[in-house]
Amino acid sequence: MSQSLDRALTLLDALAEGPRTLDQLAESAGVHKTTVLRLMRTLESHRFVQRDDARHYRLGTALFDLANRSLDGRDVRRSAEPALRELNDLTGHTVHLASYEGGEVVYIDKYESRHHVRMYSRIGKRAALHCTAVAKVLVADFAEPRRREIAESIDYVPMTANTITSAPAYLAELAAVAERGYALDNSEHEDFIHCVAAPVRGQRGEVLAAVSVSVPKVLLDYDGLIALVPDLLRTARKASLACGWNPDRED
Amino acid sequence: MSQSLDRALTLLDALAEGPRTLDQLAESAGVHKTTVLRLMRTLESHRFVQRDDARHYRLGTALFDLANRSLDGRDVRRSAEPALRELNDLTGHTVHLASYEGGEVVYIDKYESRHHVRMYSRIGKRAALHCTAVAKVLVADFAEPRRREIAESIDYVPMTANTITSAPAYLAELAAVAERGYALDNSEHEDFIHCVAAPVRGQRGEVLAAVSVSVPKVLLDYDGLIALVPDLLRTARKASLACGWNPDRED
DNA sequence: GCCGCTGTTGCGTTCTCTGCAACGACGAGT
DNA sequence: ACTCGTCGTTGCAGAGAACGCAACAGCGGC
Repeated sequence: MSQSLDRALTLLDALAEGPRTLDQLAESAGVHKTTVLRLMRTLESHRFVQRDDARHYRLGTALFDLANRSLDGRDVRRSAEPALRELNDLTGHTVHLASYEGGEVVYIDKYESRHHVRMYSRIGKRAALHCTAVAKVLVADFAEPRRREIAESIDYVPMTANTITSAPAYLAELAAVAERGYALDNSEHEDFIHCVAAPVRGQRGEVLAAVSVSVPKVLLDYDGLIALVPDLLRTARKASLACGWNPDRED
Repeated sequence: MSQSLDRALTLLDALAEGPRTLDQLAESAGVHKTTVLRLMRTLESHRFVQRDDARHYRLGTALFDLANRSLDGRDVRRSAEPALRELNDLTGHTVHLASYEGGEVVYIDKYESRHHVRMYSRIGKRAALHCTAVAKVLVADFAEPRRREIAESIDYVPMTANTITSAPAYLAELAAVAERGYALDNSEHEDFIHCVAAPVRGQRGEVLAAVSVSVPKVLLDYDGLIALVPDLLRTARKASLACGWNPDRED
């Protein structure tokens, strides 16, 4: 709809890969470098980009500022923090907090593993809907029609031998997750990693986010992973309480 | 330079405050709501904003994605992580990592305090040049002419009774910081908080970033703060080594 | 010192973007 | 139940902004 803005945003995306020169940017966007120069100037004036040296542009500090100011506004993140940190301290493994926003599942917080073997992820990254434990937890909270709608919109890209690859199988899995109160990712996303996730609930019992623990298989086998479930559920419960959840209220 | 882009960025800034409607945005930017609508559509297509409900827009997930992808690319942050985490575990206080970028000092990482009394800050926030320990460390690394240039450009807003309020005093402080190898913020920014900071150096001995420990005065008095310095310096040294610093090389 | 590369500027044209006004959807109030 | 008001949305036409071109400048390398 807005050409210049559209181009500018595309350029930002290109810059996320690393510092770029005017010409590189111009080529990747398919526009004249003069155009890029002017867009960059505007972006620079808002601190969305900054110049590394005379020729290289990189993403600027306004982005961090905006992103974190917005994250800061999310009550779940702040409220859940102590519980998640505790789980991270206790297990030493990577702990994630993810939420469902606008059709996608996004990691909104992360506590790094203390081990040397770690999974790669980062805040802001999108999680695949069909092969991550957090996504299963979040989607499982929806009512049947919505679940079906989502299940049918997924592109079931197989990531490992265990990846769920069909809508019926996914719906069955969601039902199981809703039933037992936590979700597993049994190396469905990456061969070397498996996860467990549980819901964090708010005042009205609705699912606000999902907590997960991700562990490399070399550190903990499947039984070991399952053994983490009680701690995970305790954490999720604690986080839910911090978010105003009332355990007595049954709905 | 680019009107539409400029407006769009201004709107993003307004959205950082919280979800807004079209009309609110239109008014705050002083443009017609039609214009806002079109910009929002473009921003939405790039996932820079998303619709909360029918009428409210909020910042979208692309921002977190970009911001963190970019942060991820910063070697200092990744390399310094284990050392900072250790310091955080050891002391239990808030640990910050900040760097100087494009004329300003920005927090690029943060490890939360374990105590209930905490300072408010966040990744992406800009630190005042004249009254924070991290800024002093970073600016103290520059050569004399640049220091002076910066010192004279600062607006010395007094934050507390201890805030440095003149360029000569600031320059003297920088000299002291460079001399002793760490910087103090003796409640110069906020009455209830004091900090110590030290430089993290890279291969050529240049200062890449500053580590700081921030402590509420109710938890630790001035002498207690000073007692943290050896741990801080040890951490900074460890982080520097991880960044390729060579202690034998003297320059 | 010359050549090539890259960022920068002035300018004229074109097409994008803007604001207006009218429409439609939704809720509140009577 | 009806109307009014509010807010998002669309079509349109004029205006001005953004675009690309071509020429210039600054820098480093062969």
